[in-house]
Amino acid sequence: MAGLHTLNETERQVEARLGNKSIDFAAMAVSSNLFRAATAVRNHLERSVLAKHDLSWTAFVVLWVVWIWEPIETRQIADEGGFSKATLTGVLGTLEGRGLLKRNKSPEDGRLVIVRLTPIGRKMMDKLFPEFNREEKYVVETLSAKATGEVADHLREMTRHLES
Amino acid sequence: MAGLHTLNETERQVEARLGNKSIDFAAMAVSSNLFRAATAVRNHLERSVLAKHDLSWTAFVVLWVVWIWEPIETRQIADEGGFSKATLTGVLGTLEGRGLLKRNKSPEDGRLVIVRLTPIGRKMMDKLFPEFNREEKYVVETLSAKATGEVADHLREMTRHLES
DNA sequence: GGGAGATTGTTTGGATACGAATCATTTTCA
DNA sequence: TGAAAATGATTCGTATCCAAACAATCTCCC
Repeated sequence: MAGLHTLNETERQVEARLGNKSIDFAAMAVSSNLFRAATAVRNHLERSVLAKHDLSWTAFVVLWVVWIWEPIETRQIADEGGFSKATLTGVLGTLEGRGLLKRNKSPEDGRLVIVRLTPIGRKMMDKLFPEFNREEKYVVETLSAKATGEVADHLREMTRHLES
Repeated sequence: MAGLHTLNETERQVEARLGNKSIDFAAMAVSSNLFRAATAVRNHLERSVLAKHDLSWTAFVVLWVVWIWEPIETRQIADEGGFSKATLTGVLGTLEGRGLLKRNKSPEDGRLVIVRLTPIGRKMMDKLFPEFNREEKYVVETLSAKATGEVADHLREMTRHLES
């Protein structure tokens, strides 16, 4: 990489451009590092774990959410995973085609679709998730336990703030 | 949203699925919140600031990097911004077509392309970045100053760890 | 010198995600 | 009861992004 300047270097450059018109550098640092970190983590997990199971990031998130909360309505999956319903429809089609999960109409409300894993899907997640978690652990291994907890809390708080 | 369960709820469900085979819940919490937060922040900034200037997220990042570090080689832009060379070529074409920046071959090395903002592009960023920063500030407004700094540091450390 | 290998930017082809419009179902309320 | 509003999933068109192949240029070692 090498592309990561420290906050101070970048800050000095921005000041040179703007003459320091009351810029919030701490806020700037969060957003500019957030996206870099997210794609770095995603790429790492895709390459180290997901690729060999032929799963995209979104496909994995869908499986994970269903695995944890099944039976679950599709709108809840989109909500929990943070992507659009349109995206979800496509991914659910793929995963259902591979026999990993199954859609059923809700008996109470014909508009709703209920999703469950198949036994094959469940077996896959039982094996896949521990592998995935091993790499999640690697991702944060250079952070202290305290820092790890704080990061998770603060990120959740930011999401809550923006989406409420 | 409503889709954000607390760590404890999710943790309980995962234990129910796996019988707690030494899962690192703290690491899990980081990665599952990281991507949610990143897309939430990106969506917020796109809608509140970038949309009215007809800029995609990536287009803005490119402009921002060039604005700060110009003159800059394209490989450095991709590196700094965290996206592929292929993506960059397309975005540079669009932005050059809009007259916001300019590409020139390097006199020393004919393979390299040097990028600079045009006066129009520079004027745009002088106006755009303070607007953008105002919303970055909004994004972290529910975090303490200490927390904001820590989040930025930890995220940068994670990226460094994964990309080095 | 000269050619093999490395490096850089671009092109190509394909995958993925989203917003808007559409279709089906349920709920509301006059 | 029944027409209109509301809700949920899907379809369709479009934008974005990437990996791999490619062309141009440079490096370096014989």
